[in-house]
Amino acid sequence: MAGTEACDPLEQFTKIKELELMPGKAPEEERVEGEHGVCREKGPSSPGEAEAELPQGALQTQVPEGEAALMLATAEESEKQILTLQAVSLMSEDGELQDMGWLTPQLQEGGLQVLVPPGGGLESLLWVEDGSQQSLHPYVAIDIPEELYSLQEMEMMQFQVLEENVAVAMASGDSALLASPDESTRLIKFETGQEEAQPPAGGGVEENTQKQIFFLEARPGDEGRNEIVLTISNLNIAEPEDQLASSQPRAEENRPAENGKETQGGKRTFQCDFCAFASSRISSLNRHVKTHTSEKPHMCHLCLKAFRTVTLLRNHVNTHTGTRPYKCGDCDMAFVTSGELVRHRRYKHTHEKPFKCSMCKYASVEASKLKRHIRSHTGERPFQCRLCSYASKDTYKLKRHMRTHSGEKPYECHVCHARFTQSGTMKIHILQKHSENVPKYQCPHCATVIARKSDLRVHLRNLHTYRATGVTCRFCSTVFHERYALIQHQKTHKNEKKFRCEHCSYACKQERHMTAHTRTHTGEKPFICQVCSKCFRQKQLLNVHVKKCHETNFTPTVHECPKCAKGFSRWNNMQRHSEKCDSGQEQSASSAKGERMKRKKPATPKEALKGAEATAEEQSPGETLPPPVTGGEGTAALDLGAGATCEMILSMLDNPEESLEQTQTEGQFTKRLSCAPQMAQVTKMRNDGESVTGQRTEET
DNA sequence: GCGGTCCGCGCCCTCTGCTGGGGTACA
DNA sequence: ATGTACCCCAGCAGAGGGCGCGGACCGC
Repeated sequence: MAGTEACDPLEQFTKIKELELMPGKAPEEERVEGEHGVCREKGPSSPGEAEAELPQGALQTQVPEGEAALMLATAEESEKQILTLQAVSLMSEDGELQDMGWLTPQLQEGGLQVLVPPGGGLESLLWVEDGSQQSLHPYVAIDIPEELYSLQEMEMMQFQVLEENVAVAMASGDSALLASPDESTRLIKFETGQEEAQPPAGGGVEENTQKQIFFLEARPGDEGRNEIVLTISNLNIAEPEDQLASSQPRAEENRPAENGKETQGGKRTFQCDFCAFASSRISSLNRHVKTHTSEKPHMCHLCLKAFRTVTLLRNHVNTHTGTRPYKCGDCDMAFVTSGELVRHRRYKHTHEKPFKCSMCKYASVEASKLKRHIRSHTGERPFQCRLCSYASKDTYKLKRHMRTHSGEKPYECHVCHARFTQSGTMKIHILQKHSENVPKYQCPHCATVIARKSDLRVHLRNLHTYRATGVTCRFCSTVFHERYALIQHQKTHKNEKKFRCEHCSYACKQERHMTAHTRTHTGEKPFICQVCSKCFRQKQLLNVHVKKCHETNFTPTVHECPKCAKGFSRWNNMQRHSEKCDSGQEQSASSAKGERMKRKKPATPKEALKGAEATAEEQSPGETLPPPVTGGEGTAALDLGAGATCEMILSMLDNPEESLEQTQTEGQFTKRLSCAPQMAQVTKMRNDGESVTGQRTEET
């Protein structure tokens, strides 16, 4: 863990604690010296991985079956150690300590040793021995899942800390302990002596030949985590104890100069009374000590907010005044601080990303972004919704999620005033509903055009995904592995004339049509006119007869030749005549076509599309025009005229779509205007002629 | 004391993708 | 009339980019 030395001690403390408090999350921290002296980290992905990567100074128990004990891992630094304790099974141990009734985990060379009382619990005593014989690490944070021990229970525990032959004992309630007035951190003082070689069995304060003052700080862990962090501080202050009882830093009373001590190299260092900070310059220490005070003498005259330094105040005031002295040379952006400018340049111009993920290719400009990204690997979700089981990886997602509980819809469409929970939802709403030239996504495998990319994905998944289990056509035995191909194939069965006459070559698609046809061979005429008793094979023929012969207000349709105005009762007779009529064939064709165009209107977007595509076919010279339609809906309203034949009716019945297409005159009209390989534009036109999504262009 | 630099946290945004209900066409 | 299929649409969450701002450290 050489890389840790370059990092800020406090930062290191924080980071190690945070990672190791996430069992199963991040592997053993590995810090990489980055540019600008940036410390980067990666975490263990599992407890097992953490074990494998334990640094020097770490130790762990071997795990036998069935016994509970503690696993301890440390991240060592010059002045502090972080210990993480987890409940694991404990190996059986022997030796002196076992003779004393203690179980001791396996000692790793140069590491710390945790001695666990019989029974494997932490209830009565915890020993920490420095195997490396270095000076006692002034910071020992022990993280214990709160399910095992509550903070109150931990406060009642007894701890033993050994340094070489030094035993440090503390016990809650002991007279040597001085409770801190700061209840939030529960700073506790205890004493150490250098002569003790063996840990006492019962805890309590040992007799000390040379007093050392330690603080044990027991506090809850970070919010939302089940942990207790114990911090043991070695103050090394040769001052009366009563001056140390207060946890409130007092820079004037705790003269940093008096805390100076010689290091092994002979260089004098000055150590902070209240944390691990040390400096070779007393001015630095004095400046640092001020960070422990709440003194903020510099107040903003605009909002009365106070700051510790003039620089901080100036930066703050700049946020009020809008003063941004640091201007980007490559764009128009300007910032209050130089750091913001540097960060901006990395984001926008240099694209320098110093923080690189060790598990993927991700890199970020900011450490916090890498930290957030790593959660996508570890699955850590620190931000728990208080109303449901949802937990988020960052605060914003939780805040956004809370709208689902509150019903808040902060985004409003400026056109239709519809409200949305997310800006992106509103944006796509405006794009789809209120914008022109709406992008459409065309399926690469079929003609389907879909408004949203995500829906196209659903379409592809449902219709064009290969299925290992083939599906058999319901009309034949063909097997298909793609749903779209199956559907297209089954449509080919749609126009099959499955019913064939036994007596002639007649064939049709519907059984009822074959029944009617069969009567032409049997002579059966079951439909009898109630007025004149005339018999008919089909009901439609009877209806035509009744209307023509027995209804007084019946007005027969007259089909006039467009060339000579001669009238015909049957449309096909008129057509036959018209083709032979000398009065201008071109006029006839265009007139008939115009008539047809007036009659035909697509009913649905799909029909409209079919109609547009079929236009070229309809314009062929040899086309046969369909019979006129006088109005109404469906076949019952068709005025076929007296000359309508059975074949005509059957033809109409066999092509219901055609009939429908001719009778329905209103409806949505969709026409494809252009179609790129992946995107196409579609213009929708409603009944009122409003162009919904694009300009109105007539192609036909 | 001051300015530069780095850091961490918070906030907001965009892009992306999935999901399920509604409406409609169709069999 | 009814069931099914499919597109449209809003809701919602994951991931990441960018910036605001205060704090801490360090060198001058």
